[in-house]
Amino acid sequence: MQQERFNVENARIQMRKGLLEFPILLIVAQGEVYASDILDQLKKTNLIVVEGTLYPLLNRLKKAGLLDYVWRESKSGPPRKYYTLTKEGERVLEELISTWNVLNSSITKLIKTYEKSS
Amino acid sequence: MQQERFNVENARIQMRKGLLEFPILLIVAQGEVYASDILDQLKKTNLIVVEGTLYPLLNRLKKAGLLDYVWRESKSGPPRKYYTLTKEGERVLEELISTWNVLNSSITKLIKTYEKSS
DNA sequence: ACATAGTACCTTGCATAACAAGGTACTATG
DNA sequence: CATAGTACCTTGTTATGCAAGGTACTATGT
Repeated sequence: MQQERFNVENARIQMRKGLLEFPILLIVAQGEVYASDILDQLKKTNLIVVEGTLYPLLNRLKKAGLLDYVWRESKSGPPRKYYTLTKEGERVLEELISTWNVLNSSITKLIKTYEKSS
Repeated sequence: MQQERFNVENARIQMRKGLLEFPILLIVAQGEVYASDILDQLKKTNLIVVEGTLYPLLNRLKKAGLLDYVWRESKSGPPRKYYTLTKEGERVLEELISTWNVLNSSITKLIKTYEKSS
């Protein structure tokens, strides 16, 4: 199981495509969370995601070295994987934030132009 | 060539996935444009798109009844398809704008939380 | 002791869509 | 009439979100 270096340009493509990794990284950045925590928070963000999407994605991010996890026992069920952001994950997240800021301000500008014209 | 009703919920999924139809609709909303105009504007928006992506997408949006076009001759080359937004396109665009606003404010909130904590 | 319900993680197969690469056709220019 | 520039389109590949289904652990009721 080798670890390829995370490709930021590819992540920009992913942001266009998926826009999912970004908020997930932001959520994990808040502290130790496991899958259900992430699902709950994404739901609030209007980004409804299902398990079949989230688990493979978390595994990808782990494999890419952006996330790490520890097993912790639960009082009410099987053990959970608690995820945290790695140094590399923080570095990538910073870049994604600045990509988002550019994208956001461009789109906001387009929206304002549209609203003025109508 | 039948025209299915455009599915807004599906468009929300697309926004997560692609985030491309949305700015394209915004650009077309500004007035008659053809493919190269759209490519130029998207480039400024940091959403670089290639022809192989754009043409099929414009055809999809046309088929879905969000866009319409007229052929116009050019002074320097073959004729061009100039696209405009249909009534239905405007209706959908309004919905996408409000979806965007919710998404944007949620993500902005996540970013602020992240920046406070570091 | 055992069945049931609830929770947590994961996998398989399908559909969609962005992309790379290549193709057709029109116009202007030397 | 060949070349360059422009414009639209198609094919094949790849990535990924999703639906559906699966395994396994814990607690609860009988």
